[in-house]
Amino acid sequence: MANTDIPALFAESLTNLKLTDKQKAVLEASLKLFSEKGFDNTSTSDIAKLAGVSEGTVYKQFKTKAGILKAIVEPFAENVIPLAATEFLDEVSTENLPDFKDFLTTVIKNRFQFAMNNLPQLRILFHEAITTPKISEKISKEILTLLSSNLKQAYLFYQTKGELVKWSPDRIFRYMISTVVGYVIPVLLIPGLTLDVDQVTKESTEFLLKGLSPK
Amino acid sequence: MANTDIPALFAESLTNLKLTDKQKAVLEASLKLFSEKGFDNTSTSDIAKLAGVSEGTVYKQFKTKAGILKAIVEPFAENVIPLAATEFLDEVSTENLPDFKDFLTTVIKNRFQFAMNNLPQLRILFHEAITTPKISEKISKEILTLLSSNLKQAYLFYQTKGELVKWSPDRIFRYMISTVVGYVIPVLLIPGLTLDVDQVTKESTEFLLKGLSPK
Amino acid sequence: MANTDIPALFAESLTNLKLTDKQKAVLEASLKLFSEKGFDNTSTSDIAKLAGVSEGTVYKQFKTKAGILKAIVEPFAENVIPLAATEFLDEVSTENLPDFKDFLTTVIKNRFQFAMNNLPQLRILFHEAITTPKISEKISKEILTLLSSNLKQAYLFYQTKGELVKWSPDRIFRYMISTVVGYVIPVLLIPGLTLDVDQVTKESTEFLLKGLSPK
Amino acid sequence: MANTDIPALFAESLTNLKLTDKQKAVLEASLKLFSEKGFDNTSTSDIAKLAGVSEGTVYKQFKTKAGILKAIVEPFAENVIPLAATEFLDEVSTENLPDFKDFLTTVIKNRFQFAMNNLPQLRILFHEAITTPKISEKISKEILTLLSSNLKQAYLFYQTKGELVKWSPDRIFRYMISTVVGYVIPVLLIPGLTLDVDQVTKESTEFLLKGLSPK
DNA sequence: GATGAATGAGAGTTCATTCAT
DNA sequence: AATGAATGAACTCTCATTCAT
Repeated sequence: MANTDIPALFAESLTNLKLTDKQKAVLEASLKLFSEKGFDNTSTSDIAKLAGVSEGTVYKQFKTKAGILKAIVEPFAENVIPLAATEFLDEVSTENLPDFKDFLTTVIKNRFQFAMNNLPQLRILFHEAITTPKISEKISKEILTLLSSNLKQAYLFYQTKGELVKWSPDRIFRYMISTVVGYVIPVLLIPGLTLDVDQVTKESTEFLLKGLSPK
Repeated sequence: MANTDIPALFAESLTNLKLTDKQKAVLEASLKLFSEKGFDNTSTSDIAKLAGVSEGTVYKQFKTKAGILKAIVEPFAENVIPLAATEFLDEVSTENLPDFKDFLTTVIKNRFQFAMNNLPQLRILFHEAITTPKISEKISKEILTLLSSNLKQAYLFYQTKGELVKWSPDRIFRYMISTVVGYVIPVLLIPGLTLDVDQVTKESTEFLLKGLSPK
Repeated sequence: MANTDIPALFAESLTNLKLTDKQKAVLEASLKLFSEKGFDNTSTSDIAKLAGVSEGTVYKQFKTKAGILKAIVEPFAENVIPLAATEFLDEVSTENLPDFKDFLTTVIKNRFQFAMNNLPQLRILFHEAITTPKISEKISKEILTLLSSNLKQAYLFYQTKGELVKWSPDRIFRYMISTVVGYVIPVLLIPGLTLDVDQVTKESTEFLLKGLSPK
Repeated sequence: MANTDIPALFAESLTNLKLTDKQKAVLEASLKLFSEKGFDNTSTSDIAKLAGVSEGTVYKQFKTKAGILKAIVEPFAENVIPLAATEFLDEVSTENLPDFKDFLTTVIKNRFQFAMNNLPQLRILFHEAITTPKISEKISKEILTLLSSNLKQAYLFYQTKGELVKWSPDRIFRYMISTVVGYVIPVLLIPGLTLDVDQVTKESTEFLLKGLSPK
């Protein structure tokens, strides 16, 4: 399965905004600083310095400091996540994985790779989600609705085949997410920590297979 | 089993600090504001106003704004959590729950109640953990070491009895935490959301029992 | 007739605000700079420097730069002007000037002195009135209503005596104001220009007496 | 008498500057914005937006923001006012109005119409006159010198005829101006207010005729 | 111990102006 | 001639912190 190239999608969405090189540099510097120090502990002067531009340039395109955050978070939340998810789900269904085990392995591995490829954005999202309830509400609903509705059919397929416990899609999805997130959060929190994607995929799948088996 | 009264423990640790009523009011106001708006978006003037004291008083005991955060987070992280955990584990072991199912139910329910009783503190911890790597590192290590070492014996007990899969304590603990956290995080993020502790305890236990059964 | 001591009234209204010496210095510096350079061309840094305080002090009491303007203009517009007018009109009516000529002389002289004593405030009022329509509307209505309603009785008295043309109070008042303002505006506009109050009072009265005589 | 078409004169002076359409649009946008919000509260970006041009274009012809103000105020102050005044006085003298009453009516009506036709410019002039003493000094002297010297002959004519009090031309002129301005200022200050030119002309003339009559 | 006026460094933001295209 | 991205100085305002009372 061709792994979705999230950074490429992000870069593409930047290109669509018709930003100049300097303005892209502002976004890149902001992404780095926000994810490292948090939004509040990053000054626009820091951003300008790291991006190698004047403070005025920072405001030319993004109007306010919050506008920079929006420019980073929104395409990620509104376009990149769903896009990646849709693409990925298309692949899953087209491949028509016959075994639930293969399905689980594919999905879990994909999500681990997505997380590893987008640590800075996830860090920012994670951080802002607490301070700004709207963001978290929107994102969580979006992801939940999208994923669960698309996954529903897959779940039903495996439930009918007798390979998956007959719980609600929400509940099944929650345990899948929880298990993945349980491995990812320490990586988000402790700098330098990494993940052996293949290993954790194997472990997670083994646990979930048992937890989600019928009977 | 008598449920651990965390707020009482917290209040007790406050009493030990020999704070005046005004200084306690400062801590309470800070707890409320930090958990609602985050540390950075709370000014010392906000705190003074809510606590009904002068700005000078805020600084009399706590020296700096970070000192207030420390005074809230440290007793929670260093004393309250371990204390509660130890107390709770003592109860568990002394009661010598014969069934793994009963053990799981007891542990899970206790953790859900702990979370529900300490939402403001968890929100602050959650928030600061990302900005301040040291905090998260310290806390995660502390919790992991402490809990897993104490739980090890219990795990071994049930593994020997043939009721628990023979994975490492860390791995077993991770899935237990993940499953609980998977229910708690939405409550942390979306204001107004609550949890039916009995219901989620039943669901989580059902899932974990299967996922952690041998074979 | 004891001339109303406007500066004393202003100082008194300052005292009532319970301002510290530094905060009074801020108001005084602002009054000077606003009247000299205009509100927009005066920076809060300018004010702080002239007042010999930090910029923070400027904001401690007045919250915003516009707040300083308000603190200068409002007591002047809402308290000082009406107060002075009422006091002055009381004196007029109690003295019961028998001749319209004496009445005119008294009123005109008082207004000239009021203007000369409050040039800085008038300059600011004049300046802001154009940019902020609300101010001018409020002030003009206030002055007009107050003065014309109080003057009405006096006008009627002299009209009955056959010393004053039987026009509407508004119209009579307008010509009185215009004539005074016609002498004052050049003083407001051209720095260094002063007024010989006795001389202009004599001239204005001579003109108005003829213009307002009944045929 | 043909009423002087000030806007036409202004447009003509614009044409003489050999401005492109875009540059004229800049001037027109500036005139509107300066008179509405004041010079300081109008940004060059505002002007560019309203004029539908780039910010660079704003600076091509006018070098600085103050240059735009100059381009609006100077032709008005140096050319348009005197030009209109001269033209108007020519008409007055050539028509050789026999009665002082007719003369007054003609002059007053003309000035009211001039004011009504040029409210935006007057607003700007009024506003800037306070902040920039030079402007007001220059304009006031210019108008005074020009008008009073030209009017002198007319005044002398009516004084000799016994229709006008034998005061200095300056003093007579001041009362004429004051009376007109007394009606115009409220219109400048309170948006939406208008003037019935015929009515105020009649009122003003009636008052001035009496005030300026000999004896 | 408590107050709150005062501080000053630094934050976010605006804007007149320049200049390569 | 026209554009608009880029600049950087200056502005208004915030806030953690200090200290005389």
